[in-house]
Amino acid sequence: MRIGEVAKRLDLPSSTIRYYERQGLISPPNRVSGKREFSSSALVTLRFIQLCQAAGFTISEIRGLLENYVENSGKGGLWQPAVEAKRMEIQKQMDELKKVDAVLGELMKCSCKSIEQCVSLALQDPLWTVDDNE
Amino acid sequence: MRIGEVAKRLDLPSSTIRYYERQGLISPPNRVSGKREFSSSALVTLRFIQLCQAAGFTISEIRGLLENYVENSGKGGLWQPAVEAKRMEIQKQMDELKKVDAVLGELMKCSCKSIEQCVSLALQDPLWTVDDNE
DNA sequence: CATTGACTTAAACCAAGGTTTAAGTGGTAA
DNA sequence: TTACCACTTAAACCTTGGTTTAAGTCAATG
Repeated sequence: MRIGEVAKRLDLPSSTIRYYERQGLISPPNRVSGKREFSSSALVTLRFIQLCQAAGFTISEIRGLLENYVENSGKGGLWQPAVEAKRMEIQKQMDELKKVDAVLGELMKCSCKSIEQCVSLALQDPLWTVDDNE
Repeated sequence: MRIGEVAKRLDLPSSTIRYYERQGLISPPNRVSGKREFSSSALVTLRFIQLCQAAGFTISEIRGLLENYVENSGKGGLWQPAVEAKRMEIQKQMDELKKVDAVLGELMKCSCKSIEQCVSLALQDPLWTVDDNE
């Protein structure tokens, strides 16, 4: 299928798909009279890229993941440590989000007069508290 | 305390703190012989900003949160809908992260010969599957 | 055969979120 | 006094992740 079709299916501008190709995220597809002809496997890779982006990976991180996946490396290749590292980051990111959510939840419940006082109360977490010596 | 002290405590470059001031995230502190003198409440606000940033809020979103927090608006002010909206986004973001983590977990277990095949298996999720007509 | 619509390119442009630079000021320590 | 260090400014610069533009190509349709 051609780029417009891919774009429609993934709800992604064609320009972005070309950009990903320039950035080495997807391998240059075959051409039919100058036009890119995508296989469904390219579609799968692009979905994977979308998913990774949604999770906050940068372009070069995603390129790293895709590059490190060499033949039969599913178990034990360069892929594995890279993926494990990413999973750790994801975990950290989720913890961060939970923390923010908790703070915002506290903020919703309270009726302080100033944002500083309010946030101060909401930040009653050893990780976030700060000595008060002006 | 002066900007260098704040920077050290929050592990944040001074230039970034000045940048936040320019962007209206923190109110301009008093000056002592030209130099910024921060109170601990500014520190609290800065921590809150860090927390929000860690959670992926943009500068203008954070400004919005801080601006909407007017006197006694803790309950029922403009703050509340804004915060609720953010909490929904956080929830969505966490779901996204969980999904990516699940996909990466699948990738770790399998031994496919090509990344496309492997990712294809890992994406066996109604939300992410794609028709295979080339 | 002319037009239309989807494609092609390289290069310019954009916003976000800072960082760096250049030139100067203020208080302190030798 | 001289030197140093932390601070000040405005403005220029940087990276990321694209988007937009201008000019051209291709296949099908009227």
